Amino acid sequence: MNVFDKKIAEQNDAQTPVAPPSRYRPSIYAAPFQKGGDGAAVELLSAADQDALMAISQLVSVRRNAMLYAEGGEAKFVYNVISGVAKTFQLQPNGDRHVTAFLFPRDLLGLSVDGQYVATAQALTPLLAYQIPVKALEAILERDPRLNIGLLCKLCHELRSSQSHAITVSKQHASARLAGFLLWVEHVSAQSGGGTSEFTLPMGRRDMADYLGLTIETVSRALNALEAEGAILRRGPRAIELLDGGKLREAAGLV
Amino acid sequence: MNVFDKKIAEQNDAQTPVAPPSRYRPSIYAAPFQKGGDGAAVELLSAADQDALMAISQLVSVRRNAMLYAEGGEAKFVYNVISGVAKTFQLQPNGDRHVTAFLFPRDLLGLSVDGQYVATAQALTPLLAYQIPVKALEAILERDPRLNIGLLCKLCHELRSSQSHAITVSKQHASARLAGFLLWVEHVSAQSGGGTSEFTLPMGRRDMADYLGLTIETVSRALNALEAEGAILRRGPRAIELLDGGKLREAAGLV
DNA sequence: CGGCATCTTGACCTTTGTCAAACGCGGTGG
DNA sequence: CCACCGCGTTTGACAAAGGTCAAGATGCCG
Repeated sequence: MNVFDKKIAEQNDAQTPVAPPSRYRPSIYAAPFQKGGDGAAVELLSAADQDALMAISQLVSVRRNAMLYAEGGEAKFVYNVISGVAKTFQLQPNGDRHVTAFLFPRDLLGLSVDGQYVATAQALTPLLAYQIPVKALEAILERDPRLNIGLLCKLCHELRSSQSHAITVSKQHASARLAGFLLWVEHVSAQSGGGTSEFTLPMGRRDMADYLGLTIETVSRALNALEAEGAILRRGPRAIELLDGGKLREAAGLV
Repeated sequence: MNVFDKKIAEQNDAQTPVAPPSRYRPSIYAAPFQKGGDGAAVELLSAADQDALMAISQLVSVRRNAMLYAEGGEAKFVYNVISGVAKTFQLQPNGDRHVTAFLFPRDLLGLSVDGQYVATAQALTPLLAYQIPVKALEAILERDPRLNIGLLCKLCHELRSSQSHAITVSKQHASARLAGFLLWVEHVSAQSGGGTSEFTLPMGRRDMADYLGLTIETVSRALNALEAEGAILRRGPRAIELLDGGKLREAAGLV
């Protein structure tokens, strides 16, 4: 596929409805506020919430590299990822590209300010997601406090991750950032499928670098370092085997 | 005041109820999701919301340097800042201290995971805040969708700031981080009082450094650089005059 | 006025960014 | 089936930014 074809693929048929809405159900995972759990993430949508959301939403299939929405566009939908991985990024005035988040199954994306998306969202793998019209969602929220609280939890969860990401990215050395990142990807990959200690990075070096605030060269060198320490093994550019989780956690500064 | 007395001050009488609850009302500012505004922050609490919150809350006065709550403590309250400035920070396993946020009037703090505070909150100036019992708040949220949506907006707002902070802190140079930070402090200071282009940093170099992911030496040098460019003028360690907002925005990479 | 904490300055060194080139893999076309 | 091509990744040499360590200046508060 040449560059021209690729551009086309990103623009046309970005999202195709999938029938039947079938066995997939909306799902949002996050750690709740309340005491009791062990801080672990749990499903925040009740069966009723899921039904309500399914009633107003459409399950869409998104091709790899296709855009879900663009920064500045009218925010008509929020998305609940069912399978696959997406990224959101922003272009800075100086031309830098910042990857603000990677979205895995049970994540929510599409938050807006003033009716406009604040970032561009693109699928990193073939993606299945519920496309939820904001208007209809607002109508539900107006009269369903429980769903509201679920969303509040999710947002708090995101907020905390975002803050801890800011921390990671601000003070840690390159290999510490990488180590933390790999642990995270391994974790979320594991809970949506994979069972072994080998996992696949759904994104390329560029995206990792733009997410971690590094250059692709530094990402590469940091991977070297982690491999030299025996923490990981590279089976391919995107195939990572986790050899020693302890060493990785240590490298990540989690002691 | 010696170190010992200071410790005492941080632990005893951290918060003293203020009577009468008087003229101050709870207030939360953030940019809403919906189209229509210009993306500017607005008051999210209706008069009814404010009344409901006042009915269950207590206005407390917190001394400079006193703690509002400690990381890991039982999260009984959330706080709505009325006047003054607070910071939240976390201690990392390696001993680093990360300032996760500075809280200004109309901000909310005290979010928890699993019933525990995730950071320590400390007043940087004498502080007035509504202390809202989480239990009672949850009861209100259960039956008040509008207040829920207000909180959702606030959290989204925080989330966006947090992400943009992660961006700032990850790729920008030291003086760009400083410039962005100064613009932000100037902005929030201006909307809660001050009228001129001169403002006071409510925090010391250590906190700025721990927030921006720099060392205090670098903060100092970056301030030098900005002053040399004629963007700011230091009237004292904490007194900054904004001479050229354009230059500052340029230095912040906002072109 | 004195003492102490905070802030600034200076010299040096580590880490990461930059620029450039080589490598490896997958896909295409001969 | 194999050579070639293009892209993403890796590697290397160098420069620049910021961290570190140490000392000196400043300002605040008693």
